[in-house]
Amino acid sequence: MAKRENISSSVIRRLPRYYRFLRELDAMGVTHVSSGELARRMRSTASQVRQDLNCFGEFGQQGIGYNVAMLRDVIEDILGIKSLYPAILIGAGNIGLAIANQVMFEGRCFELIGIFDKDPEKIGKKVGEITIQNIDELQTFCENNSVSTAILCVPKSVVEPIAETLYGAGVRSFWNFSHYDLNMKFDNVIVENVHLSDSLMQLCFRLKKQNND
Amino acid sequence: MAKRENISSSVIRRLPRYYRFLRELDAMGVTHVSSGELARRMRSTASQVRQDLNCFGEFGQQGIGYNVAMLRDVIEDILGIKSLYPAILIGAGNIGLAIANQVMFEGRCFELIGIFDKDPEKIGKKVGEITIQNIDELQTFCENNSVSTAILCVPKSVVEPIAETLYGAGVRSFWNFSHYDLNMKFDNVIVENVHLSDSLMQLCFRLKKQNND
DNA sequence: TAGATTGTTAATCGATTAACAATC
DNA sequence: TAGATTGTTAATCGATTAACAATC
Repeated sequence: MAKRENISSSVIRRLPRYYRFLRELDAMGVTHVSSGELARRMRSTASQVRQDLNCFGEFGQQGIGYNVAMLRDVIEDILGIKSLYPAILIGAGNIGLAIANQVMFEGRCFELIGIFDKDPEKIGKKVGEITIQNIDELQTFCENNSVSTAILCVPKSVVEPIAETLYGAGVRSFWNFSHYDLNMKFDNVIVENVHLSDSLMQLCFRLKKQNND
Repeated sequence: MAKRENISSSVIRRLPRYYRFLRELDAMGVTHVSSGELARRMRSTASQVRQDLNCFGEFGQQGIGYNVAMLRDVIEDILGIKSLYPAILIGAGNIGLAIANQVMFEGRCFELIGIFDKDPEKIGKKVGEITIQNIDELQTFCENNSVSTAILCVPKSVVEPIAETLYGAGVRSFWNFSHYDLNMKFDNVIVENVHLSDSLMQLCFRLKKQNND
């Protein structure tokens, strides 16, 4: 599958968007799409689209374009989103539960197998099929279950000991909604950070900039 | 303040992170920091830190470094995050409420002045100080209140008419959690997209890649 | 003074865009 | 055949890194 050895991170960041557009086109019954049309949706150029896709193989046909369903499947395979890696959620607050529901609803990439919190009010309650467990059970749970990924939805101030427990139990990938820098302390971990407050600040910056112009 | 005319988007993306680290350092009582130390935290280079900061002015002292509190204030000003732009939330689902609480809790950038949903079960309920209103009231509300920013936490399928109402009422900035592409349809809008499912797919991709190596 | 560290210019690197032969 | 569109190489552009005089 992989045509080139090192795929640049900017290409990888664009893959989920290609995938979304191809799903849409497929749902609309469109069978073929040109690099130009994909570029229009990506706010990019036809050149870039062709460069991007060519990282993984030759999927188009001269004069015709790309087969939508086929390209969608190819990108699905590249991303590996048919997998269901076992994941646990740490922190059943607002964001935690929103994420849990979204992940469970998607039915892709990850399967939620546990939720943990330290709040006695929450422990024992159910979220979908899953009962919220005491965070003290985390280590035992990880020892008894194969956990690929931890979703961290707790404040930065309490992440470190939790991350140590998880790392000690062999968890090596994290979807991190806290501001704790996991890469700083742990080796060989895959971390996908989501910093909502950074996003907010950038919107703020652009508002200010516009007002000043 | 602005030393250079065109600040590159990669610099802007890094500003919130500088700000966070400076706040941390300040909280720790650190008075001065070198570009090297900032770079270590940013996973960057001293050179890049100095280039970034020099977009906005000369804030350091040779041989000494940067004054933490001063630089934090400077970046706070650049980002404009002391402002409180009036914002409304559309969609009081899981993510919507999580975001609403986070925004209100931050007390920075935006002040939530309205929440809208179409679910009769939700309408009339309170979130903090704010009563969830019927989405049908959206237009009237916008006409009677100054609304800077709309936070879109509704599914893509229902965004378009809502966005049209908002745009018609003069709303020109959006924090968009849906997959609807606002820039495609509306001119002169500031859109900050948050695509959680894209983030999830990228984590998935990296997991797959690691397993294959 | 010597060591540290800045601001800034120049060099390098990587990503994007343009161009075009190949071919459907 | 003519028009469209690909894959791919070359050219351009922009961002990152290195280097170093200035100076605290």
